[in-house]
Amino acid sequence: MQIRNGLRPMWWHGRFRGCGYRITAPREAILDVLSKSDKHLSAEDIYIKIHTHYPVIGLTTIYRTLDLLTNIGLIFKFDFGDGRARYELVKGPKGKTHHHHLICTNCNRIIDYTDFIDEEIKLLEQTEKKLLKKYNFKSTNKLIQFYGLCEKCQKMS
Amino acid sequence: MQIRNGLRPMWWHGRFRGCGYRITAPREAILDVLSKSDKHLSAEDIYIKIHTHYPVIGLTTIYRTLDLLTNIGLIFKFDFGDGRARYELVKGPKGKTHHHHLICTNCNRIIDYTDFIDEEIKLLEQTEKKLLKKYNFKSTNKLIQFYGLCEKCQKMS
DNA sequence: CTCTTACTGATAATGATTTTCATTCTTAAT
DNA sequence: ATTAAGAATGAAAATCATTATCAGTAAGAG
Repeated sequence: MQIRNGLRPMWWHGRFRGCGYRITAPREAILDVLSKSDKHLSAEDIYIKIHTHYPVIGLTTIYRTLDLLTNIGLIFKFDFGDGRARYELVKGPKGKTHHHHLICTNCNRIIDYTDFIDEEIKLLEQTEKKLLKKYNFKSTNKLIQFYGLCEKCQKMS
Repeated sequence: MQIRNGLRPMWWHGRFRGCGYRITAPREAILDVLSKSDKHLSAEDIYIKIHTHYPVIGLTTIYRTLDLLTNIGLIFKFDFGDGRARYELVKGPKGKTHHHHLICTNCNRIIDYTDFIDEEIKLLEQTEKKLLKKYNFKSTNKLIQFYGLCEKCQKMS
């Protein structure tokens, strides 16, 4: 696997340079994995995926990079209650953005859903404005999650 | 401090017995702290509060009990991103229930808000129904959080 | 091409949460 | 009230995700 590819600047390169961050092989690899994989990857998930082709990379770097990407706002960090953080690209170049999560509290399965989301977003944006007015809280990001039992786990109990 | 008070059955005793759980001094103490304190207590917070009057209790028991209470549905478990779980009574006997959280990603301050919440709840309940239909996902609990910068931290940056 | 210093990886450290296990206590049955 | 069964407890050890350290490496400005 060819990790670096200086000839093909990626969509996020500009963003990186703008912040004074360097573009490195590990960072490319991590963003590559995130953009190709489905989602909800933990640090270790990413480590394993990369390690196969690129054994040099250390877990430390994964964590550092994920932290960096979260701060820049390129990825979201989620907690689904299984004791490890999970990460997800905010969006591809033009990609679809918002989805919310259904979390099965029994088997820990995560279901993404984007249905019915438009009204939700509309409402949330209204709320955001009101929050800014009342609390002077400048929201940059919002989270909605439903906890409960997925189909399988309902049958079992 | 008198921990046990067999003469005064608490509102949750029935719930406990119904599930086959025993009513013990540590459990009373923990629920007492949770119901009296403001909110967002971590396991250690609770440990310290109780330990003053009741030095026998161990952190292990706190964790075990919080886990139990979460499973029963008496308390909520939150992750605000500071590396420790925080807990909060779902409601007092008649207490007000729902509020959502504003989380400052800089100083980690948590602001509760209950304003504008009625419309949100209405919408969420609609969504819940739809989720049940489409995914057969039986939601028992929902979470809304806004991440961003609080007043103070906006000024500093 | 060179120099500055941001980035990296190995290792050790941290710190919240869990597990283990022998002992204690609650409670249903007597 | 007494007792027996096993649920609950606490101390200590174990886990395990994440973070800090530090010396070596490499990105990229000039």
